[in-house]
Amino acid sequence: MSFKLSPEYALLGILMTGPKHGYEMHSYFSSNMDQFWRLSMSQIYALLKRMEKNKMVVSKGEWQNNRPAKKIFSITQTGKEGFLNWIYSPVNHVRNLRIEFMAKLFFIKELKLKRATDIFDKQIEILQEKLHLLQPPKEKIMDEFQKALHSFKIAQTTSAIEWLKECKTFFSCKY
Amino acid sequence: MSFKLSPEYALLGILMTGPKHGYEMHSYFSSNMDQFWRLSMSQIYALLKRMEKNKMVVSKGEWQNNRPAKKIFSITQTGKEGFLNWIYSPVNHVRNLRIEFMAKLFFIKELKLKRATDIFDKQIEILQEKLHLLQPPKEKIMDEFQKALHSFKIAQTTSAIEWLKECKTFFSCKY
DNA sequence: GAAAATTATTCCAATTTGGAATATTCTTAA
DNA sequence: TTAAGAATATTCCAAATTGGAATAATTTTC
Repeated sequence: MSFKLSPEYALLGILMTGPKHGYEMHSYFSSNMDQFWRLSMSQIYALLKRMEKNKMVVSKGEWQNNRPAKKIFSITQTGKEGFLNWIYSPVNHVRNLRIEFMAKLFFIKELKLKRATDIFDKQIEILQEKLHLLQPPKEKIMDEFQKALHSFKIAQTTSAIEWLKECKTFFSCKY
Repeated sequence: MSFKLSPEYALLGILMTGPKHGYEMHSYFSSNMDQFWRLSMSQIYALLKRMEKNKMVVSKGEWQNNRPAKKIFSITQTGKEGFLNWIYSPVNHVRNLRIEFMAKLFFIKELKLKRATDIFDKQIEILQEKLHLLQPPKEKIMDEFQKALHSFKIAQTTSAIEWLKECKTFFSCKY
């Protein structure tokens, strides 16, 4: 399945709010994003490990009385750039819109990002292109299965575009 | 992520059309379902191996001149029952509708299954329940992020229900 | 006071993923 | 006609993902 999500950017988004240890990031994630994105504790640690290897984050151990030691992660400049690139790039698959675009909306709000309308406009644009490519059915003979598939793609894309336009109105008042 | 797909049922569906070897199943899958569901060759073989262990399929080696030997898989009675149970059960997550329901539609057509309206009705029913649970916003204070999330869920669910109703009309003429 | 939850990270094993490898034959393009 | 690329079929391979459990101590709940 080539529709892979990019959870590392969600974690980078969390670290944009300040350094945190893995457990804390899991709590933050669960509290704020669990409705549409699930990440287990071990996933988060596995991701952080890989991200540190890729120089997106750095970590520093911190001793703690009466509690296990913490490993505090901070975002690097590379990580910041990667995150900003991600958030200002459109989501390519409607299937992932629910998860990735919702995460982006969350960080727009949380980080009080400027240029939020850019994010909406680009996303609307790419979806309208997709819709355009879908529209001309070429009048070719389609069985009921092909009709259903075609119809589904159009319906979901149209619905997503309308939703984006709606959201843009109430996000634009603020960002 | 708890929205796991069930590719083994798609493979069972293919074997409902008759015994096939893995490579042939991959071709069949690619030709017919690649637009919405991707399975690699190694995934197919890994799945078949597990399915054989679970008694959903059996295999028989077949020697071949001038070509690598084949391993022909056939569906068992257990496999048939599992497949029929799957196809007549609703998809629980809107996110997976695109993939799993489309696969079901494909097999309805390919296997000329009866009672197709049951499949549609049950799917519409469960989505309308979800919609109902979403609808009362309790008038509680929502920030723009919660508004967006709520609005998205409603939009995509509504769109899916409408699409299902539309599909039902042209599938019902035949099955 | 006892049991359960919390704090934090690592360990663990099974599954999934995305190819490559294998060896031969067939097909295509120059 | 020849060389390169594709096809045939299955298994191998290593990294990534997944869904917990383990660890040991403290704090919270009943």
